[in-house]
Amino acid sequence: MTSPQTEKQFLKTYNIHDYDLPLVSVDIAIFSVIDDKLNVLIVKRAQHPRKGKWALPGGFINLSVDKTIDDAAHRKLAGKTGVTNAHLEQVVSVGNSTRDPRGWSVTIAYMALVSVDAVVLKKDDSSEEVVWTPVDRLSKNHNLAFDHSKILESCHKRLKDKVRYTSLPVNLLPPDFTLTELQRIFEVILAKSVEKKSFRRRILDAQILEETGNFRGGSTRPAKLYRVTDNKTNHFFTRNIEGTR
Amino acid sequence: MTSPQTEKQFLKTYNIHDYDLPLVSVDIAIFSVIDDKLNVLIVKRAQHPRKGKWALPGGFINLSVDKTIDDAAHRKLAGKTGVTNAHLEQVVSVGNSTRDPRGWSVTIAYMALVSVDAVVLKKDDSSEEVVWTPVDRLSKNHNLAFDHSKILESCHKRLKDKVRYTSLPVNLLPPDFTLTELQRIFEVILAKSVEKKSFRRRILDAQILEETGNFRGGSTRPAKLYRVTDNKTNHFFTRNIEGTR
DNA sequence: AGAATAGTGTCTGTCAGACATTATGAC
DNA sequence: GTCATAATGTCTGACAGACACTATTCT
Repeated sequence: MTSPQTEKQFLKTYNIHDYDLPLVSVDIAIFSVIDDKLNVLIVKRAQHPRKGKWALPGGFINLSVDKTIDDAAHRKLAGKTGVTNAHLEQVVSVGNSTRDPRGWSVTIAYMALVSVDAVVLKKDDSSEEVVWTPVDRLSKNHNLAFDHSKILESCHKRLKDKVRYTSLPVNLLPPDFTLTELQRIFEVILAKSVEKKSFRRRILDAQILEETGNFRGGSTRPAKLYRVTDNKTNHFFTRNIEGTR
Repeated sequence: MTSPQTEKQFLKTYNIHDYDLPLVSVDIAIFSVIDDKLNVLIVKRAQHPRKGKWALPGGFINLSVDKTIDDAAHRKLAGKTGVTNAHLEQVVSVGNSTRDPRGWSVTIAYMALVSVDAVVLKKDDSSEEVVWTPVDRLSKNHNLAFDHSKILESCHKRLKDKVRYTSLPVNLLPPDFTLTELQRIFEVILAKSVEKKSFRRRILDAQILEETGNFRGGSTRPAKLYRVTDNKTNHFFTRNIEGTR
């Protein structure tokens, strides 16, 4: 048949299964700071392939459940942590013929920033264990299944880049926090110490925080508690923070 | 059968076609500056769906030809422009159930920066026309097929962001260029004028250019020609350029 | 009072913006 | 010489780093 076809006719005869398609999954590096260390959530795979190996949480897009790839990422995040409103950001997509033994595969990698005490770890039938692990024990070595060490590295790099010119790390803290706690988060990600006065000036001048009116008391001078002003969770500075040493 | 399975056995019985998979494509916003305007390459679709409509160049990953998604993007770029070594950068992936009438579909969007005189426009059986169009005539309106206006907007935003803190726009020029020409490129993307002295100081201090020794002569004082020092095509500045007005 | 942490005052250095000035070509 | 564009000199302002200082709590 060579007569022109309408789009409707075209779609009627079009069959997805006539073509070879890659597998498509979503993987997430879920970051939190625990005991002054950047941690990432990893799961022990309960299913083939790479059964028994550690990997980033993730899995295939479920075409009947997920309306969008962001939905899929949120579903995976909530499935492992119970967290539904974390900062979730697409980082990179990786696709090639060799990364998954099941065939040509594409994964869309996300990073999530959560406060550790907002998380309730949950296993499911895809993962027999779910644990926080310090990133510095994983990044470089090839400890994770598939290419997840590489993917983690990309996400870690994105986070390290953004800490220098955004206020994004506020998402790693609970709603109320002190400036010292916030500074500590920045120092942990930067892996450098930060000068106190410059840090406070930078954050306070950006007008992204407001005082809660409460204080965190220790055995020393109590510190003012702050919270993020509505929708100011990702301020971009015009100059990088570099830190000292 | 409930006895434990090896990975090999698992893979033997695993069949991709047992699962519903999204369509996966690559789309590219190929940018160049022509007549002091930021242009993007668009194609008139020769095939259904959206036949006859304008769209970004792109198409499905070919599992037997492309080893990686970057390969696929390079293939599409070369197919329309003949350019094989341009700056090509992954921007964002978009996937949902509604963007393509053929079904649940994911596209990995790239942007490419090319010098217009390195390009030889080529049609093929997927596109009956291939043309440069000023971005400001497309961005906001919904002129492009599928969600390509949105995707173009994401790529345009990435470019506008990067012009403020990187030297990336050098990729929009031919190998040899004057500082005034480079400044013009920055101004076009920023949509702002840039102060000459600051611009030169910024670029020259970054040590990303070297003098060719030649000059571009007009009817006025000839300008020094520069080229990019090897592998210095994407310098990151610690402070943003903002421009005036 | 002393220890410890919170928070400020203020100087310096770097780099972008502003704008005046000089340099070099064609005519 | 004039005109046009290339290139520089130099002042200002914004903001990060350094570091000494003060403030507030507990014991």
